[in-house]
Amino acid sequence: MPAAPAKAAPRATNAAAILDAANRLFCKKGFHGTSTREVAEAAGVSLGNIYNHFKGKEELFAALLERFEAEYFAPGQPMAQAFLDAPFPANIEAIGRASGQTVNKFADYILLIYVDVVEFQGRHIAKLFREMRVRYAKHVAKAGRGAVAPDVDPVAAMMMVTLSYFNYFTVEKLFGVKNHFGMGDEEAIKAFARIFRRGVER
Amino acid sequence: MPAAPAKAAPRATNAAAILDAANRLFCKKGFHGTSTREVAEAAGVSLGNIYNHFKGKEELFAALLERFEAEYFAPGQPMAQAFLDAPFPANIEAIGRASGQTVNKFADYILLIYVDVVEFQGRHIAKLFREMRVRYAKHVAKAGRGAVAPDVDPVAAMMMVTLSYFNYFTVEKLFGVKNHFGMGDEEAIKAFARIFRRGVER
DNA sequence: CCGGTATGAATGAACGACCGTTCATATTTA
DNA sequence: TAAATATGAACGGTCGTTCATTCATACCGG
Repeated sequence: MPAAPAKAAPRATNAAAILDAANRLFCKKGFHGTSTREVAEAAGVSLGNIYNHFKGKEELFAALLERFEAEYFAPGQPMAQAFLDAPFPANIEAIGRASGQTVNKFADYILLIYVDVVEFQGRHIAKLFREMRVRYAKHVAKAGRGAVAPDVDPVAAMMMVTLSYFNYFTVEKLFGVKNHFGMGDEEAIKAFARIFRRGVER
Repeated sequence: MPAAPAKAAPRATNAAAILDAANRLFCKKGFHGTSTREVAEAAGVSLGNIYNHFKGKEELFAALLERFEAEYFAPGQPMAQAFLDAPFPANIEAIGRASGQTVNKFADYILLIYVDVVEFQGRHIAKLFREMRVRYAKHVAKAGRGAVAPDVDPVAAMMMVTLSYFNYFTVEKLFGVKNHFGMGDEEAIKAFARIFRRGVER
């Protein structure tokens, strides 16, 4: 019989159930705050069976991050759509709305990135941030340069806009603070866009 | 004889030494990743003595956050200085530089806030974020309204600017990613300021 | 000044529970 | 039947917390 692809994404349903359970628990209580027994029980699986699918607890965590990373950078995600929606800066509001959708959809991923920063000193995710500018530069190259002022770096500007929206929604969603800017989400998207387009100065 | 401070850092009391050790360890390995025995040893104190000063491990964590919060909001901190430096938006660069200083000075505090979000679901720090806008509104009221465009909310704008700088330096310092915008810190401060003042549009 | 003592800081052994991982074994699958 | 998958008891540690005990100091009436 064909040997199972060892490194590939889990195909056995129990392996996926273990990943899902680890996902929920690591997000709720962190890595060291979650025991393998809890993961097994939440997955409806015996304790020892975890070790048939994953080498150990930390490898389970790493596999979880990899699964999210693959999904995050898969084509068709809202951020990629927004970057191509129109050349920056015409797509600022689209970036804002896509950021909101993305933070909601990938709330667990973002939380796990924080888990990595806190409990593993960012060991698993530092590369992601180091390569951020290159990724944004590719998006800018693809969508073309829009009506950006000549003394503004369009890549840095697009990163700045995106990260601002991202961090706004992260506080709203992950820190559980509603309307921390004193306004609703759509209102905040427009307020940010107004400032990013024409600045705050009179 | 009373415990002589054999370590280099002068300590007022053993309670402070326990707090300092907990600070270092919680930041490095998270709350559940740190044991009370490690804290005791790092503090140069017996295990049981921790419980003479703190009710338990979580209360130790909470006390740590409270100590930082008191220091963070004490008068004379760089952020408060920058807010009064000149009416917004004339002080944008000052806010940027103060943010850099603050993230460096309070790196541990910010990390502990992430620890709280990850391991306690933000239980200890959510209030801080809920009250953010009120604090910024007070700063704006105190420094007066500068040359802000009439359709821009100066409080939201100042929050936006400050959080952008804060998050920039957080990635640089806490995530350990150097120059993730592809430029140095002072350059980034100026690039942000350029955009916040007059926008990205041509 | 005295001896007595109340008080809190300090200690580390001990406790029961839980930790991640392994393993002998059983069951399912192809 | 061979391999993959599943089980849960068992192992050696470590966990947070408690506790009996010691020690240093402050306060007392005399």
